Amino acid sequence: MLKYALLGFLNYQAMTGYDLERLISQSTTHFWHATLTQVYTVLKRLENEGLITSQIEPQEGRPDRRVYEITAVGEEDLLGWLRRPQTEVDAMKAPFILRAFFMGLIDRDTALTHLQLMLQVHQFQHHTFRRETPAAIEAAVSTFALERRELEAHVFFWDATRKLGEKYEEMYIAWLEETIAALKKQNS
Amino acid sequence: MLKYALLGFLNYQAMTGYDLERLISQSTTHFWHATLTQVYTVLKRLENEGLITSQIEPQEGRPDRRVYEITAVGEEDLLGWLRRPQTEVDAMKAPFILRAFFMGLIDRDTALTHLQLMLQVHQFQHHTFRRETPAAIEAAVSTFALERRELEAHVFFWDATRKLGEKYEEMYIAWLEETIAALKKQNS
DNA sequence: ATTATCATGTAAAAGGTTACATGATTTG
DNA sequence: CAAATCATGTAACCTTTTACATGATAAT
Repeated sequence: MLKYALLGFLNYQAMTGYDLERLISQSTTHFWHATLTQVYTVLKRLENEGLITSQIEPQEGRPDRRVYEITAVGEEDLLGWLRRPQTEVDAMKAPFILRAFFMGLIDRDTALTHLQLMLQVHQFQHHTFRRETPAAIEAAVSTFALERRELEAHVFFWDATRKLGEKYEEMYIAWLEETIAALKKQNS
Repeated sequence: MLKYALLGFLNYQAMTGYDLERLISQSTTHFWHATLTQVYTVLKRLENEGLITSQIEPQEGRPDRRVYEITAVGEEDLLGWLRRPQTEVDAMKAPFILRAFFMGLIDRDTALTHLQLMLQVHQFQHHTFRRETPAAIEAAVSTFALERRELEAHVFFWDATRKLGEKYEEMYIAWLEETIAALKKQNS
């Protein structure tokens, strides 16, 4: 699946694994993330499958850059994926909620501390989405050579997905606050 | 990580892999899911590690039941996990949002159709959380032998996590509706 | 008659994480 | 002077998914 994140970005512009990881961590990380290691291994696989090609750009004083470019086959694959309708809900894996589900097992004060810590973490995350992500996306993406018409359509969806991250954090924070309040009130 | 879902449920009561899968699909599926295959393999691993033990209950006309029970070591592991504070946000993997991020690449009408389909799917999901999950949890859990005091604490968190699922769906639906409306208005 | 439920698993492949290895340049 | 950034990757391991295999009973 990381496959399509990589093809998607390479479709805008040729770049290295290092560049791709940075882009991902600045733009899609709240709904799709990847480590550098994984980016490098998947890129290699995609090249073997003929969806991308690479060229080495020699550098001095640091490792040569391996710049990847999407092929016609890769572009078709990407478009096919985007056109295919999806009928299933995305399956979630949220370790903290799993913990919360079983928190009746531990004492109330420890549970409260866990919830309050998570509240802080999500407040920070929310701040990031509001204040930093928009600028980060704009900066990262300003180098892409897109026509004005195309750009408009892309910006619409980049911004829409960023907004979802923001709304998600707001919902999560509200839930944590309510749950903390309710837990404090709970019996003796 | 499925490990802890299994230990958590086995801590309430001894049961089979089949039972566990059903319980998971009825209660934790919106933040943690698993296939039957995975449940069986992880149970086997946990038994090798000494966190659970199993006994075979012979049956006629259908395969014998292998009933798993948590050990003292398993319980300590579970409690240790629950007591450990978590400082990272849960990492998300939401394929549909990844698609949405790149939807500027395909024509507007196809994108609209995708969003509208996902809206239907999430409306159904929301309905499930509101109408079916509470009863399903109660039914599944009514067989657990818990003291009234304990039960209260557990019910609090079961219900809290279910509410998060409900809130999540409401947020997601609102986002889809806004995004659909905005996309319809967009340019020509 | 067909589908769903109960009940177990194995084997192979795919996807993802963690630890290791290297090293110059730039910024604070 | 220390930390971050740029830039590549391999090896081992862990986790998860998909496909396969079996078969009786109960419900529609």
